[in-house]
Amino acid sequence: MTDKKLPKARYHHGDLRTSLILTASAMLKDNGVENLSLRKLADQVGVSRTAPYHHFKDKNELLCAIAEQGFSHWKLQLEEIFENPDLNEEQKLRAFIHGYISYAAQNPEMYDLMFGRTIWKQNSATDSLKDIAYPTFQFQVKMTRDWQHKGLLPASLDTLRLSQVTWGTIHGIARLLIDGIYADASHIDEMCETALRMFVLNRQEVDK
Amino acid sequence: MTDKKLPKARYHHGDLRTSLILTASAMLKDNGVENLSLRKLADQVGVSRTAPYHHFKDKNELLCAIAEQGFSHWKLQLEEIFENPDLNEEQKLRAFIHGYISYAAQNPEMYDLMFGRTIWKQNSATDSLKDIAYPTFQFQVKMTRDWQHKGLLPASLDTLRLSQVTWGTIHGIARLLIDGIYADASHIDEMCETALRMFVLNRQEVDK
DNA sequence: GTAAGATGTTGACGCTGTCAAGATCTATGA
DNA sequence: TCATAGATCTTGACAGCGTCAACATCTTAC
Repeated sequence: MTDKKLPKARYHHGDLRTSLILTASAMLKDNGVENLSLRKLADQVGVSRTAPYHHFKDKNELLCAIAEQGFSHWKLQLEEIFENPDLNEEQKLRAFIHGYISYAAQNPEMYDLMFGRTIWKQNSATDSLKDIAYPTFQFQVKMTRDWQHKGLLPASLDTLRLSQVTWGTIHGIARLLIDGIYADASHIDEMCETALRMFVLNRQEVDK
Repeated sequence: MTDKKLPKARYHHGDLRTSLILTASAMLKDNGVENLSLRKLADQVGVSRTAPYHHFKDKNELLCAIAEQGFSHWKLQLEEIFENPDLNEEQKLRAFIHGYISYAAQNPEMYDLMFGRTIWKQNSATDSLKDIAYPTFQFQVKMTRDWQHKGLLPASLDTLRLSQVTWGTIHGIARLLIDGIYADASHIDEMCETALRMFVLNRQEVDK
């Protein structure tokens, strides 16, 4: 009598774009980007396989839209640390390192999408994604400068280079973890603390 | 009269396995792992599309075999640095960092295959690959211990954690470069030097 | 109320990895 | 020497993929 699925009652979905992003994010988290296909996604949402093409030019645009969501969430988490009045500068740096790597460890597929080669390698990021990602990258430089001025990081080193190296460090640790090269996540705390020591111990010597 | 291709004269290829690895390595270097298909590879080598399956269980095994080649080459390059009698310890550390990141920058696709999630994430590395990769990983730990004993790296930090962090640092910088997040390779020298400073400056303070 | 545009549908194409079944060559041992 | 087992290579087939073209349906604006 009726259709097999109730939601199919309407010809138009209503808010397909949002549904696609949300469902795709969930599928990404569960099965990884290599198991995320537009056809399975459309099926899961309950539309035909080409319906998504009226909302995203191609698969890449969908992935960029998912990454955008990731950056929004990410940004909130960063700001929470830096606006916490109960933390001194060293505690903030520690919280940042720990928060960064924990986010990656808890959302490995999203982290890979946000900071991995799938999107960035061939310069395939959409303008919309760049608009939110680039400021995030630059925020890292700003933080580094702040910490240099406050004496936590060595002021003698070039800010841009230092921020590339410190970011490289936590990015590299995150990647070793989520790519399965160091599968053991139980060492995260110790690794974060070791990284912090390496960053901060320079201070007195360099700035004396 | 004759076949369109001379090499097709023989039914058996002769050394197909080696040919596949070599040709696949070249295709990988040129077009990246995402454009490397078994069918194009077989076509290039001049065999039918399923011929490779008599030498590799599946595509993953082929990729692992390519990565093995990469590790062999890699290992030679490392040993060259450490057996150079003209370098003192700090120069060796500098040469190691620079050599590591230069290798990645010059062989981005191979580096990604060797140290990326394609192979390692789902634990899909073959035993044969693990046999050559794991010692390479452990070699990094050994070097770190050496440099700690020689006073170049802080002896107060746990060797394993420190080696994870230092490797994470250069791995992270390499990834930022080859994934196109920092596309500008002209800063490699400065970034390496900044990383070195961060590693080494701790020395006097920690070991005094 | 009709026309335009947004949104959804089915059909089709070429690409992919991989399995099954059969063809051909090589090597082993009676 | 010669059959035969095993290694190697072939074509045929299948399901899954991203994407384009053509058509259907609903919504919105004049």
